[in-house]
Amino acid sequence: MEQDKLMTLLETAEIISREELLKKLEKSKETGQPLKVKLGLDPSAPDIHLGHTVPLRIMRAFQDLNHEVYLIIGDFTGRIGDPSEKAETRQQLTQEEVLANARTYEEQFSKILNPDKTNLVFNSSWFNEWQTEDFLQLATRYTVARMLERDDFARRYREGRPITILEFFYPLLQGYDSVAIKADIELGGMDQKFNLLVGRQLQREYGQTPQVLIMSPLLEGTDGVQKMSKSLGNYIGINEAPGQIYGKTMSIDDELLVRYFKLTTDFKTRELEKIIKEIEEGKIHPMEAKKLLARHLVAMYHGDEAAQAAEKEFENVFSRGELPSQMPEKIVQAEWLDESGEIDLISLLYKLELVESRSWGRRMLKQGAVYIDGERVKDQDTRICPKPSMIIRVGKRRFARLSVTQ
RNA sequence: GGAGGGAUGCCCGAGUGGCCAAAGGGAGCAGACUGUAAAUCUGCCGGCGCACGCCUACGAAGGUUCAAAUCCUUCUCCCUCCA
Repeated sequence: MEQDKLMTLLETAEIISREELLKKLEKSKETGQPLKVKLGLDPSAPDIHLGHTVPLRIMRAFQDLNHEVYLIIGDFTGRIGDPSEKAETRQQLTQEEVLANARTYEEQFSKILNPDKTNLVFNSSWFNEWQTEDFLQLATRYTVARMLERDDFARRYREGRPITILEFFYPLLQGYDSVAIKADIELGGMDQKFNLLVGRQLQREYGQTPQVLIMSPLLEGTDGVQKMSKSLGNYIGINEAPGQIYGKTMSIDDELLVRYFKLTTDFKTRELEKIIKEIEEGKIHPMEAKKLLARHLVAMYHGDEAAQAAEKEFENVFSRGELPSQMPEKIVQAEWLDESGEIDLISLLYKLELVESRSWGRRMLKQGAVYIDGERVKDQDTRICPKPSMIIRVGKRRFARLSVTQ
């Protein structure tokens, strides 16, 4: 049963190699020895989003099959920074920050993994013990030529962009993590392929049986093009408010629907196939399918009730154009007003932080995005007399209910 | 050590004296439409008591010029080739 679920999850993944995986699973069943499954985490970005959940859910499946699961916080490697075109030096996190981030991780992954059966490990716990010679030793295990096989390095080398030698250490250290815990399986995104392969190679060097790699596809973010990532701002975080998760999900491209269903949801295999078929054959309205997806996702991370509520709210606000049931209360300071108790609308929008600058406010006004108590206001010179409970709306998503101080 | 190339707005990327707040694309935002915060179309997209005005902005600091992202000097960082 659980094995089936795992297999379903693995359908979209690239595995190196399937045969080895089956062999390991079989052997584990025979000997009763659980497999060690590793997933590396970046200590600087502790917000888990739907993209992260893809490998995490595979991990959960392994957990349910009673294998041993290791989350490795790369606090030591984090000091180097994963090679990227940005080549920005990553700022070093303090011990406290690392711990705080780890705690956040723990809290978040508990929504997916079984926390009692999850080993959370810091890779500084071994690397901090290392002497200089140990690092040099490690460096003898890999060649520059092989390093340059990495797409990113190869491209940068070809294009004449900088690659520091330090960057070569990143895959080495991350790979060594697998040696340190004697991983049987390592999970990761497709973009981690090179690093994971280094792990395999290093294990061989250190006389271990190389780990099996399970690389999950990268989930496109809400922009539908680039992979979901926090820095691109196209992510749906599992810790976000239900309304946010619901709304952001509704904003993904219809094209992405099937992919999201496959990669992020917990529908049973048969159910999932049915939904996908209906979408592909046009039997279910894309909007309805997306609502189902949105509801399901909210329910996964916030429970059914929140999902119902989020859907209702969404329908009210966006389908029917009604006001949200809850609006942030914004306080109008008495000193903003002139003798007759008025203020020009642009200043008010700015002071209430409904717009980021006065120019922005002017633009919104010009574009007809501003409503006061449901009345569209377009005149830039409008002065208003703020009254308690007055409702100001900017665009589709920004609302404020006013209150006035003395 | 020598020779050459480069640094542009949130990102990518054009621009080599005025027409440049800076092409184009992406992202973002708004409006219309709708089936949704989808798609599509249109518009906006540095700031400012802002309709033609001013300020800030093209790695940094100076300079030439009526006028500089564009020319000169110095500096910082990056890259390539040779050694």
